[in-house]
Parts: sequence; structure tokens; C-alpha cells
Amino acid sequence: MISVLLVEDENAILMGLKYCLEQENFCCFTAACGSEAIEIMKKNTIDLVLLDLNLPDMSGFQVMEHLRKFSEVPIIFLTANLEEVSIVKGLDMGADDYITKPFKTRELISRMNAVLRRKKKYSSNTIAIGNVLVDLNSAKVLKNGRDVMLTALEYKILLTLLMNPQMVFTREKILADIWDVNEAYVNDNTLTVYIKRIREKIEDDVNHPKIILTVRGVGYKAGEVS
Amino acid sequence: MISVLLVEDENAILMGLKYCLEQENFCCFTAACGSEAIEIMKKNTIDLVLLDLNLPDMSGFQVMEHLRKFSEVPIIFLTANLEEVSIVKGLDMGADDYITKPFKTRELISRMNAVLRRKKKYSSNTIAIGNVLVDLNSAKVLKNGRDVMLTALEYKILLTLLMNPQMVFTREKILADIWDVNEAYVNDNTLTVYIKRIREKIEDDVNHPKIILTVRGVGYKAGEVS
DNA sequence: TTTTTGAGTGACAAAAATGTAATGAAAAAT
DNA sequence: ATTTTTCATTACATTTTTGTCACTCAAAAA
Repeated sequence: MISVLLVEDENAILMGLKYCLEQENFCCFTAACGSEAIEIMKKNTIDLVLLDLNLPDMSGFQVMEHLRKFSEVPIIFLTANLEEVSIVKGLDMGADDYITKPFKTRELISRMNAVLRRKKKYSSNTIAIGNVLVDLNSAKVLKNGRDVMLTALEYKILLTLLMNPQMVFTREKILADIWDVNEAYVNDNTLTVYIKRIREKIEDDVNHPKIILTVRGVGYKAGEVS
Repeated sequence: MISVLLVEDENAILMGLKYCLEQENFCCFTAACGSEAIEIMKKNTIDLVLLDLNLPDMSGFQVMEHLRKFSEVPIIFLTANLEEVSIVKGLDMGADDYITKPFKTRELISRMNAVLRRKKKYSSNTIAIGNVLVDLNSAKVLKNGRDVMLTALEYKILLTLLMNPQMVFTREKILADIWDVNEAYVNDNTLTVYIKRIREKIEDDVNHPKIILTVRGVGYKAGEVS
């Protein structure tokens, strides 16, 4: 989900924009003035800012200047007339694009996508299995979109299994992977207990696991039930 | 480091092979019989198996059959004569290659590399900064090659910073990224304390941090000192 | 069927993580 | 130079994690 911050003092335009963008599945934050925008930027992770040049408390340029102190978020200026365009172009202040009002939603969105494409950062790096999603870049585990809190060890064990789906791991192998080789010996029932704890957090039905499967006599594997 | 399991009953050959491969920076496990090989495979993560056909307790084929129950590790057969080669080829049992004894070390190694290249799994997915290495696939953090134990939250905070090096994050933004939006409010000094704890674990000199830098008045960033 | 084996469970003590508050130190502003 | 602001540090109570044990349960073997 792409999150966009809309900074615009005319409420009608702001709400219209918000509505259009939400139709297109953007997550919208809104600010009616510069200081509000800066506050929101400090507290949230925003992928793109749509910034009006004329704001009640400060100019769009000043807002950008402020944002640039702590963020390299892409910014698209919304300008009311052609004179402003020349300012934007001339100043070369680090805006990524601009668009003059009134504009067509389609055009705005295609420009937004272009900017996002250009500034694309690390693409999110995830593993999905069943209704569980693991994002390696943020170390977050989502079950049906909801954040699941795994401990450091639980997360490592889950990763070990998920990195090689369908491959069966013996308990001892997992233990050796997770705990440092030269660490104190860890009981292998310990792993059984961890598996149970992980299952309690990520499986829909602990008695019929679909993510972490038991291979009797051998160990565990991640994968679909056959 | 690639780990190889050598299965060979003639001790002279075994030791010679081990020596050669260690010269080439392979990490060698050795087994003199089939059951020993299976034990080692259950307890360790092996990247490649060199498997002699004639073993005291069972044939190389039987060993492979056993291994295949829980592992898809690449296997190269070591055969003593040409008749055996035809068996290997004919049976098509899932071996990845074979080589006849006596063989040149060079040839063996190039075949090993070929097999490893073919069976290449997920390439390790790491972020390096200073003398700290983060492996996203195993969630391990290494400092000078040594495992550093971070808690789940410490790891998440570190990732947040490392995924966008040089970008400054306010405390509040990090808190919002890590803790779920709708969770209880968390004091922002808390983050300061976490940063200190992470620094104690990964920085060489906590008083002169090189990985997590403070940007006074704004927040923190990951990156080189300017 | 009975027996045996391996996996799952619940409870527990010890250790570690977590969040906060109070205090100290350093940089910036006055 | 003094005050203010911001970050760092220490210490602490609370909660959670961690590893183990004793036990139950279920699947496979005899």
C-alpha cells in the first residue's frame, strides 16, 4: 500500500483528491498547512507528498526545505498557475515533478506512479505461505494482514523453514542453524516446544497446521499439505 | 563458506580429499560409512555430498535413497571403475554428477562448483555496513563475523535504519514503524534507550558510533560518518 | 491388539527483554 | 556564562522469553 501525504489548504480540493486517490488504493494522509505536513512526516512513513505551493503558514518551498532535512521522500508540487511552474522549474529545489491545477486525476496518478518508479527503493522482499506473510526487510510477520509478534528465536526458526519450503529439517539441524555451534547443548524437545509456540501464533488451527508440517520420524518442513 | 560431506571408507583417500578441499576453503565433514553420513546430514546443513559407491555398511545408492527422504542436497558419486559409471548413469537416481577414481583435484572442484551453481538456492540477502553484516534470510547479525544476539525489537529497529542508509528517521517515525499504529503509546525516550542497547551490541566504540549516527534535533540515521 | 516410539502440551524457574523515570552530559540558544 | 534543549546513561519494576521436565497423546510397529 502506497501512502501519500496531501498538503492543500482548500478543503474542497483536498477532499476531492483524497477521495480519488483512495479509489486508486493509495493510503492518504492530509494536511491543511505546512506545519501540519511536517508533523505528519515526522510521525509516519510516507512514500510520496503532493504539495500545494500556497499554504496559509508557509510556502510549499519552505515546507520542502524543512522535509529535506530528514527525508528524501518524492515530492510533487501542485501549482495554481503557469508563473509558479517557472518558479518550480527554475529553482530546481529537489521536487520530483509538478502539475498545474486544475488537473485530471488520471494524469496526476500516472505522474505519481512515474515518480514512485523512479525513486523506487528496495522492493519489498517477502515470503508468502498460506495466509502468512513474512517481510524480510522489516522482519514483520503478518497473518491475514495482522501483525504477529514473534520472538527473535521464533522468527529465526520460521525463516529457516521458509527459506527452503518443502525441505525437511531435522530438529538437530534447526538447532545447529539457530544456536551458535559452540553454544551450550540445547535439548531437542526444546525445538518441539518452539514449533508449538510458533504454530500457536501463525496457524489457524494448531491441531491441523498448514504452514509448519511435521514429518514424523524426521523433522519439520514448511509447505502446503499434500 | 560451502560445507561438504565426504563419504569414503578408505581413510587415505578421505584424508587426502579433506586436505585438498580445505585448501580450497570448503568446510569438510567426513564419514567412513553410510550410517555415519546419514547422522551427519541430519545434524548439519550440508551444501554438497561426495559419496563413494562402496561403503562397508551399505551401498552409496542406499545412502542416497536415505538422504533423499529429507534432503535435496546435491550429490556427486565417486566411482572406482567404469562399470560403476554405467550403473550411476543408468539408474538415474538423482545424483548430480559422478567422477571416477583416481581423479584430479582440479577436475573434482570444477565439477563441484558446477553442481553448486546449478543447484544454487536463494542467494544470501545481506546488508553490510562497517564491520556489521545483516543477513535478512536468517535474521542473523554478524559483527566481525561473530554472531550478535539482537532482540526482536532491536533487530526491527536496526533494519528500519539500514534499509534506508543515510536517511534520517525521527524517533517518532521509528516508533510508528515498529510498534503497531494502534498500540499503546510508547515514550519516545524508549527509542533512545533502544538505540543505546543496539549500539552496545554492534558498535566498536559506543561513544563514537559508526553504524547508527545521531542527527541532533532530528533523529537517527544509519551510515558512514562524514 | 498391545507395545513402542516420537510428537505435543502445560507448567515452571531462571534469565532476558521491555518500558519508564530520574539523572547526567553535551550541544545549542540566550 | 548561563540557560535551555536534546541526547545519553543508569537503574528499576514488570513482563516476556527461554529452556527443561514430566506428562499426555497419537502414530507406527510388533
